[in-house]
This record gives sequence, C-alpha cells and structure tokens, in this order.
Amino acid sequence: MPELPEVETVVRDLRPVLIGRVFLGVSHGELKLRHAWNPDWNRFIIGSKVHSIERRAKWIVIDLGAPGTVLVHLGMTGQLTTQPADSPMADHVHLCFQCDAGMDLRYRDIRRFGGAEFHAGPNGWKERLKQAGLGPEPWDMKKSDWLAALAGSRRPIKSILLDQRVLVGLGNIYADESLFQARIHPLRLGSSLQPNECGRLLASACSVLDRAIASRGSTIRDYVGGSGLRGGYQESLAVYGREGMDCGACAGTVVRQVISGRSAHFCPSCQPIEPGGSGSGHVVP
DNA sequence: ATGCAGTCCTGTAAGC
DNA sequence: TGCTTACAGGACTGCA
Repeated sequence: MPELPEVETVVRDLRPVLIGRVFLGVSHGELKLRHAWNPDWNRFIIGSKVHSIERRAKWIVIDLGAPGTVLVHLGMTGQLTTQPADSPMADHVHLCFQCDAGMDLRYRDIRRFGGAEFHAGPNGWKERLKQAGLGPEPWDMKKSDWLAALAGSRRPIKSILLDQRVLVGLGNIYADESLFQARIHPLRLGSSLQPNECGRLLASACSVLDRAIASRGSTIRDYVGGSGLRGGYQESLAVYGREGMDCGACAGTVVRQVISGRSAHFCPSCQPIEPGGSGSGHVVP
C-alpha cells in the first residue's frame, strides 16, 4: 500500500531516468480509474519534456514546464514504472506514456483506486491539491499546530493520524508503527494526549517514515518502486501485520482491532489505554 | 461542525 | 476439489 515512503521511493527512482525525457504519445485503457485520464490532455503532453519530479503528500508531481503538470496518485495498488517500450504489457496497465529513447512510463493499478490527472499552467496542480485540503508534511508540522489539532479532537488518535487534512503521508501501516514507537494506544482520544505524548508521537512518525524511506518503503502485496524493485521495510515492522505474534519489546502479544473501519495493530502492554500506564496489565477497552 | 459508516475495486486466502 | 465469503485500505460521499 503506497504511503509516503513508497511514493518518495517511486519519485527518487524515476528522477534519474525520466527527467529530460520527452513524451511522444499517450495510450490509455477503457476501464474507469478513480483519477481518470482525459484524452483531451494528450495534446498538452505530447512534445513536452519532463522538467522535474517531486512528491507532495502521496501525490507524484511531474512538472512539464509551461504546458502544465501531471499528478499521479497510486491509490492502493498503483505502480508507476519506466520500462523499455518493447517490453510486454502487464495486466492492469491503464496508462502508458511513450517517451523518447525507447522508454515507456506505465501506470498499472489492479484495484484502480489511483490514476493520473493533468493540470495546465504553472499553478493548476497547486490549486488541485489545495482543494484537497492537505495538511503539512510530517517534518514541516509546527509543534503548536500539532498540539492544537490533537487537543481539539475527540476522535481516536489512529483516525487523526490517517486524516490527510491534519498531517499527510501516514497510511494504515505507518500510523500503527508510529503509535507503537510512541507507546500510545490507537484508541486514545486526541484531546486526551499530554503535550509530551503529542511531541513523542510526531517525532516517532518522522523517524518511522525516515527509516522506511531508507529501506525503500514496505512491500506488503503489490507495491514496487519506480524501477520495479520491491521495498524492504516490511522486515522491520514492529506491529503491522503481526497479529498474534510476540511483541518485540515486551513479553506481550500484538493484537488487531478495527478502529474507524481499519485494522489497528498494537501491543496492549506497551501501549496501555490508560495514560501513564506502566504496562502491568492488558487493558481491554 | 464533527465524526463515523459506507463505497469503490480485485486478487488472495480462509472456510465450508 | 470447487465454490463462497471475508479481507486488504486511500480517499471520497453521505448521514446522523
């Protein structure tokens, strides 16, 4: 599942091979994507050169200079990779940008929760993302804003971490890992967190994301980087996907509980529901 | 205003 | 063995 580290890895993989390439054509499938490609955009794309590739939240931003910008969201199973133009087309490839030098940029997405959009002009894409109401990158989050956001919310902290309007980049995997590293129970309400816990949680999120990026992200099922390589951070996960297994930090066992419709993985011993709990008992909410 | 449940989508795996 | 069902979750919609 592409979260911030996976998207960052795709961007870093694509940069050296895609910057400077010129799009010669675009082909797309019939199936509907969440972010469907409009064929009217082809005329902006064809003949345009890739100036830069950046990441904002979980979006890939491909800057084509004056014509505009391509935004790609990987959704859950999206893959954006470069391949030789004569390589066989895999199943579920919905979009293919033909580049010069015999190279394709292909978008493959099994569950079709992602897709690509084109936004004309220098600021079109910024308006699009502004409309999404994205919060700051975790490393740019101001401590005072973070404290205020948590203090003013009576939602479970797990839900808050997944809300991209508060903070971008975390998905289910890294939200669980961040909460474990900060030793905070996912059901704790935002307003119940003490300032030191808030600070610890933000620092944990940044640190988990940093380490995941260094490992090229986590490949749980479908994720691959821009070069087609899998990630490695799944080997370092402390709680996600480890239901029923030993907690690596204590004698407890990792449990799974549905919170806000998503699986939350945590160690009830290391992450007590009672603030300041010592871990002496397994608290069942 | 706020938070939650439902929805999309398909491959995988568990269960009968 | 073959079928059915549950599950995975990012981001959006609609409801209470």
